[in-house]
Amino acid sequence: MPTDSATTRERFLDAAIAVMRTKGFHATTVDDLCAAAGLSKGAFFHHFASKEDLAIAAADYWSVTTSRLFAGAGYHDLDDPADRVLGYLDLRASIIGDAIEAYTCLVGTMAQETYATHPAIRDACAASILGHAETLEDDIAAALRDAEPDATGVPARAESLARYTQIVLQGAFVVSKAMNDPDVARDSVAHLRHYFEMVFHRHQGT
Amino acid sequence: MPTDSATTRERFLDAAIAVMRTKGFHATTVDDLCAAAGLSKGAFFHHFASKEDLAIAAADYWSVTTSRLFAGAGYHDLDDPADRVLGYLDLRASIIGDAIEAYTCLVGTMAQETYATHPAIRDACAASILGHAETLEDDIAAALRDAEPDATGVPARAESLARYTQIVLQGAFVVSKAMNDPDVARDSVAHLRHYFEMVFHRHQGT
DNA sequence: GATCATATACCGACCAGTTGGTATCATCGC
DNA sequence: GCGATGATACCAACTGGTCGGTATATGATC
Repeated sequence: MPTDSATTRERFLDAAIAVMRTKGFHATTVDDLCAAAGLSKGAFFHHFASKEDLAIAAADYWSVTTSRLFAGAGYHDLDDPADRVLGYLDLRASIIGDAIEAYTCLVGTMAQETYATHPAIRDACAASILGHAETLEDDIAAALRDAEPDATGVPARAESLARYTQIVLQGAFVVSKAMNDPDVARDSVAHLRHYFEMVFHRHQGT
Repeated sequence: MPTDSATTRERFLDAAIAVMRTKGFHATTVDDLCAAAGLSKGAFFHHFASKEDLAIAAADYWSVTTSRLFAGAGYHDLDDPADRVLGYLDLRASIIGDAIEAYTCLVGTMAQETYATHPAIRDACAASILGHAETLEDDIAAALRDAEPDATGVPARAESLARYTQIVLQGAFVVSKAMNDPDVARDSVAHLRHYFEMVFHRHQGT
């Protein structure tokens, strides 16, 4: 959300999120970004050493803006850690609207197309995804301990489950882009929620 | 796997799978494909009207080669449909080796970067993914009926679960590319297998 | 007036696609 | 059988436009 008070640098970063989230890194030109930001190429290269440099900055900026969104969400106030995890998933599902470019993930898109050609971008994307996954780990671990008081290896499983949430979301984005259909993404979050319910012993079977 | 008996067209398609699977559609140049195929640009444009046309053909070719791989797999011979579904997942897990570009998915990669810019490629990718998902539906539906003889809406759930398998795999590819680590992909298939075990009532809880 | 921020004009490299041509091979009249 | 004909397969060189990045000019701020 660009605002009038945004710095020039932020205007470029907002533009990068808007355009690259839709078209990807390679299909987005620097001129595209300048047009979206309403600024010139000179300004662009004044603030960023290269297009790759911008992509790395955009991945970091993405982490900042998304973590602000989730940090302020209401599910953190719930008492039961399992409810907090399920609340996170419900929020993720509710974010999925009709416009694909409004709910998909910048860094997942960029990681996929740059992993072999631009390792520095890939690393920034990985840091963003893993950083977000980490914010779920404590609640997942606590919920696992509640469900299975004498379970072993809870921290490792919490980490694995936290990453799995991100994997399902990333996959949902890929397939809903391919099918041009948000329903398949919502559906996959429902499956993931069902999985967590069972892992947390909220359900038996069905 | 290019062979000496491959046609020129197939040599380009094999090259596309090898190069585009790694670098993606936009970062792959026609010259890259010609070099990989050991053929000239004239030959390329003799067989394909455009780079986009090649990508569509490559998506179809991908469907053909992968369906051959899975159609010949041993799990189809198992008696229990749930075992066949789990056998499919075990095969998927076993395919995941150390070389990322050897187990990730061409059409998932291409769908993500072309969905907004090249709808025709996106559609070919969607058809490939959905076609593969469909091959799982009958076994999933049969396993659901075995697990819950009076369940309703089994065909819809089977379709949804079949798509979910592909979503998890696509997400696993994205995140394992970002982290440059195949383990996270194997781990996610294990979660998916666990989910199916529970849905099929093979496990209760843990 | 010096520094920082932004704009405009420009450059060299690259890239999708074209062109004009050659090699190969099947078909067919003789 | 055999050369002429035409179609297909392929190649090397080229083109027109695009893109990342640079050079330089202009305005703002202190």
